[in-house]
Amino acid sequence: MPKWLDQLASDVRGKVSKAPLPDDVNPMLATLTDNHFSHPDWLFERKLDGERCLAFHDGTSTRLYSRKPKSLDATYPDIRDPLATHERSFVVDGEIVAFEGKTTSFSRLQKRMQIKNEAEARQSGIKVYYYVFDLLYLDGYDITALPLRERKRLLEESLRFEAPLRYTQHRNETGEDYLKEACQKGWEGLIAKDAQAGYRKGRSKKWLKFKCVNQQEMVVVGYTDPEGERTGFGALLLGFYEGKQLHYAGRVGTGFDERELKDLHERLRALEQDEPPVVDAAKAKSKGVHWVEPTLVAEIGFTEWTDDNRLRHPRYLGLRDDKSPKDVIKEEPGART
DNA sequence: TTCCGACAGTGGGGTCGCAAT
DNA sequence: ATTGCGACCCCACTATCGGAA
Repeated sequence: MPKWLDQLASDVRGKVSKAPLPDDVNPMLATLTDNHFSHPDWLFERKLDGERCLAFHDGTSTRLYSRKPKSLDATYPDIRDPLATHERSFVVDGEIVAFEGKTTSFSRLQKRMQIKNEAEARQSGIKVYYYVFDLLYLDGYDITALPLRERKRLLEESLRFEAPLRYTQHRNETGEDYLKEACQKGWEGLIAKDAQAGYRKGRSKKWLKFKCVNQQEMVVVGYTDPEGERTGFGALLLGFYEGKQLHYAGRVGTGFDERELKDLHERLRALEQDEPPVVDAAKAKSKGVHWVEPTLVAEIGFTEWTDDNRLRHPRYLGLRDDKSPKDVIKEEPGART
């Protein structure tokens, strides 16, 4: 019996069972919530903007998998190497990230993500880090039923966190204060985790996403045709003013219920015009696009502006009748909680 | 009976590779 | 040479249905 198992408190030792190294990939996923809280039984980790990765190590060789699951061995050999030097068997869960300065950059990671050749990956010049946040299996034992605190303690003790491997630190209890700090630092948000809970496959409420929200008004400059069973329209085309010029800012296609799809579509149809109201209409693909007179203002939630001046992860929150389109400009966050 | 979790379907930005234009 | 499209990454959200509470 391994030493760590012998040292486990008697009330949790029964939750550990001998098992062969698992090979199924089905990671635990967090649920998004606006209900931010602090609680002594919860811990809070930085939410990293990268690619999810599970690593399976049998004591000799290591396999990396994405969430899908697809093998990531050829993409991140520089992550696999340091894991493969360990003598113990384990399964860990974490996030692979790339940095742009001090903050993680998903767009930078994407260039690395596409590489499917080891040699090419190694000389890509895009340095990546593996932030490990959970341990599911150790030395021949399935430990997914152990409380998270125990799993994280064992994780920190059991792996050598050097070079691109990093242990994901957490803060206890104070979720709200930590989120405030996180947003000021320009992080994407936090993951709140029930410290007593076991590791479960799939979406769970034992893990919650606290995101730093961005939202602002955008001018509605057009809409697209619906597809499939969709009623009304597909997405709204959005814009903002820079001086007297209206610029295209991408689309939003979610957040509407059936009624809003129908009502908004009727209003938009009445505003339709041939000429695009934006100066950079070429950025919007023309297929199925209808331009409208820019008189409506919508409140949009999103995570960040992309390099191409579009909204990332946009969702429609409602119309703003109190705001004049001319006052809609690109607001640089200032992320709020 | 009501509520919740899982799933399907529709929508977004971005990257890359490859086929059609 | 340019454009379009699918496959993966990251997602948000609505509607529905069956089982848990």
